[in-house]
Parts: sequence; C-alpha cells; structure tokens
Amino acid sequence: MYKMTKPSVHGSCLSVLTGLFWTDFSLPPTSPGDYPAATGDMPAYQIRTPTTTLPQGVVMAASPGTLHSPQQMAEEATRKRELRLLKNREAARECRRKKKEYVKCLENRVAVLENQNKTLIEELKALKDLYCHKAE
DNA sequence: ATTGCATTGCGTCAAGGAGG
DNA sequence: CCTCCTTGACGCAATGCAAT
Repeated sequence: MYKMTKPSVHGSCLSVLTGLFWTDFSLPPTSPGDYPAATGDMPAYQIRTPTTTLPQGVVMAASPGTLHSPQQMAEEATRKRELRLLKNREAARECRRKKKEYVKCLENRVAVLENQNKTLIEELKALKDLYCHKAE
C-alpha cells in the first residue's frame, strides 16, 4: 500500500505518481462512473451500484402546487437541501470507494507487469546464452 | 508521556456533463 | 433550461508514528 506524499494531502493521489489526475487517464471511462478496466492479465474489476439507502423519514418532494405560506416554502427549501446533502454525502463515499478500488487495480497491474518484465528479461538472457554457445 | 508532522477519511461546495 | 450525478478541491478531525 503506497502512502501519499505531503504535497498532495488534498486531491488526486495519482497526480503525484503520474502527473495526471485519475480521470485524465488515457483510457477513458466507458460509462459514467466506470473506470478503465484492467486488460489481459487480470480481471476487470466491476463497479457495483449499491441501492441508495435513504434514511427513514426522508420523503420525496411534495408537489409545488401544495405549498402556500412562506413558512411552508422555507421548510420545503430546507428539506430539499438536507436531501441534497444526504445524497451528495453518499455519492462522495461511493466515489471514494471506486477511486480506492481503481488505485488498487492499478497497483495490481503494476505488479503483474513487473513480473512479466522480469520473466522476459530472464528469457532474453537465456536465449542470448544459447546463441553464444552455438556460435562457438 | 508529549509533541509535531503525515496520513486518512469525511462532509461540503462548486463545476461540468448527461439526460429529459 | 432544469435537475441530477460525478468528482476535484477544501477544511477539519482522528489516528499513526517517530523524535524528544
């Protein structure tokens, strides 16, 4: 697990490593809320979309026609704001979860590619040795 | 035990994109 | 145009950890 360096206490961790924001990756999301899936060596991770759980007592907006007094209007505005904040709170949580999963996925991919690289270097070395002995 | 810095996670705001 | 969703950015609190 890599640790964030101080200059990026806020914002995109990946920008420190890559110079890019994570949403700027060359493989664009295939759909909103999706991130580039790993290819080849590893399974593409899937984004689950949990059903939003509104707390009990949160009801959907009343039709505007039923509101009259300024007090009712103010209450409606407050209720709408609280609902918006609640939804955004959950959206932010989900967004962070996906981001962590994405970073983990990239870290796995780095590990796989490093192993592949090592194997190929060893293979090349073996072939070179073979070639040298034949040439003698 | 205390202190200071780094890291992490959260809630909120704001901007921008997508869909109706 | 309006509404909703997504996500970068910010501020804050909690926690970890090394230095003293």
